[in-house]
Amino acid sequence: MDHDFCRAHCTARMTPTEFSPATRAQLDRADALCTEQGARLTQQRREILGLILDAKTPVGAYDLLEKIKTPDRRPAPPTVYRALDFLLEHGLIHRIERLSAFVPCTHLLHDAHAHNPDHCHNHDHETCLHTAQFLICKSCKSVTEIAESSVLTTLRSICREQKFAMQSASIEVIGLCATCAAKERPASNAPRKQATSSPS
Amino acid sequence: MDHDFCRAHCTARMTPTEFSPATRAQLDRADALCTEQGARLTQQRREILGLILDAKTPVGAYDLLEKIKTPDRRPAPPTVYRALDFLLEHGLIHRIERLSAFVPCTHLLHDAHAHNPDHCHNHDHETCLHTAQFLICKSCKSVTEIAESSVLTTLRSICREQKFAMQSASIEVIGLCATCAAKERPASNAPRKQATSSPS
DNA sequence: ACGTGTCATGTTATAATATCACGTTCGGAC
DNA sequence: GTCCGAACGTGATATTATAACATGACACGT
Ligand SMILES: [Zn+2]
Ligand SMILES: [Zn+2]
Ligand SMILES: [Zn+2]
Ligand SMILES: [Zn+2]
Repeated sequence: MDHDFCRAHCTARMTPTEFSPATRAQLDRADALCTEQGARLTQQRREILGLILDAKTPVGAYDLLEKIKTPDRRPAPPTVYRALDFLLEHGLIHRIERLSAFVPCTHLLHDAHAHNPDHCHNHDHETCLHTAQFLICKSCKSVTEIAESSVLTTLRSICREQKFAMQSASIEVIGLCATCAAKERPASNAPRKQATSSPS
Repeated sequence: MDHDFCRAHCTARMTPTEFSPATRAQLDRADALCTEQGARLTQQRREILGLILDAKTPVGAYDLLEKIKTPDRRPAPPTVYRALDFLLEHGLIHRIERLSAFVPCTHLLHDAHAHNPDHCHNHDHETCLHTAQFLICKSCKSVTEIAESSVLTTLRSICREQKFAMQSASIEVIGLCATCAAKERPASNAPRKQATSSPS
C-alpha cells in the first residue's frame, strides 16, 4: 500500500548520486533481473551498483565506501561488503581477484538480456554466472570481460579428465590493451630513443 | 675462511625446522636454479621455501611468519613478504589469488628440471613462469597445478584477436577434487539420508 | 492493534593481508 | 681493509575484509 509511496519517497530523498539516463537504464535492467530471481535491488544496492557501472575502471570496496558518504550518513565497511556480496551472488558484478576490486558484469552493459531472457537459459547458468574471463590492462587499468566460452570449454574438459568437479573459475590475464601497447612501442622495433619512457 | 664455519654454525643454531631428505633435495634443486640465474637462495629464503614445500595445502604469509618464529627471533611481516617476492620472481612458488596463499611450483616437485635443464627453454619462459593454472578443492584445500598448456594456448589466441599483449595470467578453478567429490555424494543419487552432512 | 519472523541495515570493533621507511648487517669485488 | 649493493631487522602504517550484536522496516497471522 504505502510501500510504493515509501520507495518513491526514499528514492527522492536519499539518492546522493544522480546517475545518467544510460546508467539508470542499466540499473532498471538489473532491478528486473533481481525481481525475476525473487530478490530486491534495494536503494543501497542500487547505488553501489550504479557507482560500479559508472566507473571506467574496477572499483575497490573502500572507494565505494568513500563515495557513498554524505554529511548525514557515514556508512561502515560491512554496508558496502554486504551490497557487494548481494551483487556478486546475483551475477550483476564480478570481483577481480588480482585487484581486489569490482566491475559490472557485461551482461548488464549490453541489452541482450533485456530482449531475450531465454538467453539466460541456454548456457550453464550455474557455472557461467560465477565464472568470467578478464583482460586487465596494467597501464590504463581497463578491464575487458571476454564473453568467449572457448576457455571455459577447455577448462571443463581438463577438469573432466581429472575428475575435478568445477564450481567456478577465475581467469585473469594481465598485460597491455591494444591502445596502451601502441603507446608503449611507438615504432615496431625502434627501442633507440629515450628508453621508451615505460610507465612501470 | 671462517665463513664456512659460520654457515654451519648458523645452520645448526637457527634452523628451527629440520626438513626431510626429500624436501632438502628439492631445496637443493631450487638453489641450483637460483645460482643459474645469478640469484642467491639464502638461508631465510630457503626456510620459507621449505615450509611451503612441506605444506600439503597453500600457506598464507602470516602462517609462515608464525612458523619461522623462535624464542630468539621474532621476524616481522616484511621478512616473509620479501622472501615470497624473491621466490615468486624466480618461479619457485605461485600465489593463489583466491586464497591469498602460496604453493610451490610443480617444476620443483618433479625432477624434470634436474635432469634436463633444456626443458626450460622449449616453452615460453617469459609467460610460463608467471602463469599457471590451478584446481583448488574447496573441501580439502588441496591445490593441483595443471601443466597442460591448452588453456594458455586458447587464451593466447583470444588475446591475439583482441590485440591484447598478455604478460601473465591467473587461472584458478574452484570446486571439489575427485576424492572430496566422492565423499560428498556417497551414492550417485541418494540424497535422502540426513542432508548428506555437506560441509558447507 | 499486537506479537513475531525475516530481511536489510546500522554500528563498533577487530581480523587478516600487505607495504613503507629507515637503519643495520652481510657478502663479495676491488 | 674499503666500499657497495643486496639482504635483513624493526616499527609503524596502509589496505582489505569480517565478526558480533543491535536496530529498523515490513509481512503475516491472530
Ligand atoms: Zn559477466
Ligand atoms: Zn590500457
Ligand atoms: Zn609452476
Ligand atoms: Zn578435496
